[in-house]
Amino acid sequence: MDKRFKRTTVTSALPYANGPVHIGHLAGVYVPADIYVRYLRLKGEEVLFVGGSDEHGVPITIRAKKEGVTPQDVVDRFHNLIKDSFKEFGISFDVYSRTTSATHRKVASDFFRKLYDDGKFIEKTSEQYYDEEAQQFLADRYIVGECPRCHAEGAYGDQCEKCGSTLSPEELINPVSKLSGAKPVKKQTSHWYLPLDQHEGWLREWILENHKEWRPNVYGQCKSWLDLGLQPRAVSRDLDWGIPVPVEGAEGKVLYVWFDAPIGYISNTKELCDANPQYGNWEKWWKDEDTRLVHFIGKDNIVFHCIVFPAMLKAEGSFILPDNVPSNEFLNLEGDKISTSKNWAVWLNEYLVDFPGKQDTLRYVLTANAPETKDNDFTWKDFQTRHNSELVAIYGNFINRALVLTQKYFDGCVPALGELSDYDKETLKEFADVKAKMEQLLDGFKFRDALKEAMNLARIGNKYLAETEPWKLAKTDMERTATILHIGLQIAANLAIAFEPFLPFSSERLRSMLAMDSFCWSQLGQIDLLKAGDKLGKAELLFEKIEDDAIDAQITRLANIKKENEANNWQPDKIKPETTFDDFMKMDIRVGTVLDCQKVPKADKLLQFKIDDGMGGRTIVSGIAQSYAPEELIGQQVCFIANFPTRKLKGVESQGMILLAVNNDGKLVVISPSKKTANGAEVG
RNA sequence: CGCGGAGUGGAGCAGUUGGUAGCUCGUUGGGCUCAUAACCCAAAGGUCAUCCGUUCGAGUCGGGUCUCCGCAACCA
Repeated sequence: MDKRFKRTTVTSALPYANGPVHIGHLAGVYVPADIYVRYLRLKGEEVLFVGGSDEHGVPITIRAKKEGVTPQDVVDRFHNLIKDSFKEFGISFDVYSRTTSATHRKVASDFFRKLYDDGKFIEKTSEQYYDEEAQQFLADRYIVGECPRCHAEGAYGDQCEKCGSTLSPEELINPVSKLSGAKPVKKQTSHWYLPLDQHEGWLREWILENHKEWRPNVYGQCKSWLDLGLQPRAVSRDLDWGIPVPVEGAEGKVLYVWFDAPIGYISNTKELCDANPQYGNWEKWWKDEDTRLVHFIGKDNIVFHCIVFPAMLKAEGSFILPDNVPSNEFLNLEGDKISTSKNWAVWLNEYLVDFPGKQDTLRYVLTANAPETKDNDFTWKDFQTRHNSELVAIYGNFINRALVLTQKYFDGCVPALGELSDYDKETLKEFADVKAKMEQLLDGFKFRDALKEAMNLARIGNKYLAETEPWKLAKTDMERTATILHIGLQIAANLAIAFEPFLPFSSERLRSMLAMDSFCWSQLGQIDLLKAGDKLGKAELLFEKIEDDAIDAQITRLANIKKENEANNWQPDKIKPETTFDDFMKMDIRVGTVLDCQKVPKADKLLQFKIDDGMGGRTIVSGIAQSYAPEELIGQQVCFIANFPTRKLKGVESQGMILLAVNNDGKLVVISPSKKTANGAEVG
């Protein structure tokens, strides 16, 4: 793909306006996208950076209902919070709008209508579960019931978490709506589908043949999907929150959120261009073959942006397709997966309060440890170390040394460059190479390595000062000292350019300290950025150390969240429908003692028990291996249902079911009699 | 055996087309003292998860096994 493009349209995944954004979002999408965009701008290229909030979909309506407010209230709140966070972190969007805007409503609606008129959809009627009380159709995830396989309660419409089997809502025994608790009824509904299967041919060629340069994780996931065969995908839903399907007789139906959201990139571009003529006609950013389209996303979005959205664009007919979709893997936090619902995250809005003015530090750490090829871990200890021993000790310290020395010996003015020694020339050559290296890395979306190169420039500077020792020469040879500090300051000026895409705030401060009036990428590697005799600006520390107590506070905070969550987030399940004493009496529950217990081979959750039931013993298999070690239970008494039909689990005959409580941390707890009871005693 | 990604010195990560295993932090020793106890130099530390295979040669290619993560399922 050596095609020369005239301009670049960069999009970053639309955050879902159902909560604030956290470091995972920043590391995965927004920081890399921003680095790329700033780099292109610094090179003087024509680039547009599009972002916005994704504000439709079922989860937002659920949240609104729970809080007793309207969906619009929810998205207004989070849209503004998210937008502010991005602004504070210097994510330099040209436009950050939202999918509830009037422009988007029209663009998405027109887009749908065009595909509809051109016959690009198929219409299908199917029966789906409907909650009459909540008056809406239910997504698979919002239907719970008894698992037809393991008969555990609380299985979801798509999967049973107890036995792990994949289900469809129709299979559930006694399905219940999670929204209202009502029994859902089947109701006919018709929807439009995008027949992805019909797009498979060109998608295969386009991705598998023409885009082998995509990151392995992206390419691999696409290949896997294509090899499995694509299925038609519904583009509409029965819901009252979203963009109405612009077709006669489609009342009560809206565009499915995945269809509506990516069009947001386009509508936000249009909104910007219509209001600001200097950006030109919006269509040039989306329909001109000379425009390069790049989507920054997280790995969960690969399929949408590589397969589904391109299929939509192709079906519409007049749009360009993405040239690359750099996707990052996930960032973990202190060893655990970041989770919005578990509050296991570092929220950007909270970080800004706890570490004011340290946006660049987070940008730095998230880039230096970006999950570019695999999931990586964010720890506060690492955050502190990177800040203190890299930003402060290498970069900040070098700047400080150069400025302090200049202040001391030359009264804060750039000294004149004299004759160059061989060592000077060697150093200059070394840092002149940095530009080409960084360009190659940035063009290839290798931001972590590019950042390392920038930092290397500061190392070169420190080494140069250590080797030339201007503080010694100042006693004997002022002319030589002048040359050395001149070079040192030029390196500092270069750092301001090299770091600008990564650390825009510190770069700006550095430029002001050096009194640089202009800067651009092409100057990188040159030594005429500062003129001899120019007066430098006021010197101050570029970064200040982060002390242990600030870090300890964060670690303590997370530890507390972990504890509180387990208790707070948990609620007892709803009471099941009424039953009778007679039904209960049909159960024969007995006490027994565990004689032996071992893991069932090739099963994650199963333990095999040998129970003394006072009647010659029996074998019971129970799915509690994730809560108990086998030896833990030997000798203990348990209660079990004794009159279930036997059942083979992983090839082992199980003669009953051990009674367990499900604790609020998800762990299972065996029910035992409170004092020693005869084996075989009846429970009732 | 649903699909994808990953397992590399104490920690966190790189390793493009197969050719003596790198980076940052940490550790140890030395140097310097302009600098935010910062900087510079040097050293120690790895059977590249494991087994088998292809090859003159494998972290890199192929296959088996084990482990972790993600997707499938509203989360970057």
